[in-house]
Amino acid sequence: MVVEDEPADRLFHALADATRRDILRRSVDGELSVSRLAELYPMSFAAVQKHVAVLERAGLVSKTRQGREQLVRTRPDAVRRARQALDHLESLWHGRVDRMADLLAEPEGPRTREAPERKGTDR
Amino acid sequence: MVVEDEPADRLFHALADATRRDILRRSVDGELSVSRLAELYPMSFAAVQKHVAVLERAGLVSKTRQGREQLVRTRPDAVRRARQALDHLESLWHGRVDRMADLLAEPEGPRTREAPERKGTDR
DNA sequence: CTAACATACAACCAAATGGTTGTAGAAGAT
DNA sequence: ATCTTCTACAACCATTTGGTTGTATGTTAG
Repeated sequence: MVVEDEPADRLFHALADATRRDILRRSVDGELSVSRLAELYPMSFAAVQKHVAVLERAGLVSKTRQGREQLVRTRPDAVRRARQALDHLESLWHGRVDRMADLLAEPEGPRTREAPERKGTDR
Repeated sequence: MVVEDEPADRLFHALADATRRDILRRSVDGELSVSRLAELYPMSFAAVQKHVAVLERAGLVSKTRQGREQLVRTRPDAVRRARQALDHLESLWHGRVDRMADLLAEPEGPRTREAPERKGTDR
């Protein structure tokens, strides 16, 4: 990947795994520790730990120490952020997006070198 | 990954790349061919072709032949599907989800072996 | 103190990803 | 017919990902 540190990349990547989405759902109440979560899936503790780490780097969950356990809690705002990225995409059809707001919304577009030498028949 | 053929996996994975999200935005009107898109990014035609293929397998775009060109068009419904997956997640905080509707919404949860021998001190 | 539990993290591995180049086939333009 | 354009796809390569095991460290229970 060219850029890949973009927050949106991490966000959607974190969501692109069934186990991680399941962790998100189960951690809404913030009651479960990493070990408790790990008991729920057919993989090692370390694997689940990594999944939680991916979710954490994406800002989708936070961990809080509670004694020797680390409680995982899904962060509502992050999910909302992801949804808004999609909202923005969807809004393009409804045509209500002026180009200015569009550019401000997500300053992405990896080095979009704005259509160089179009020497050809131009359409 | 344990399962990975799940549509949601492909959906979010397809969205987890800045180039692909940009393609989605630019293809809302379905005017651009793969070659025209390829001119916009600092990578080979084949690379862009692969990105479009990923988007297509995720159901996010469709291609229609127009002469020798293949026009790419973003599919509104797919984006809406992704958004709804997030909506569902978000709704968990608002507490308005009974467990039944929850299970119907996404029959995922990869082999969730429902908390096996909890022999320990049980909290 | 010692034992058991929860976490953190390194090292390793197979498979997937994102990129490349090269070859080949279809469709238009000349 | 020939040339050019657009697309499709295979082969290859470096890096990342998702999993493993092993080791170390901190925290609670006896």
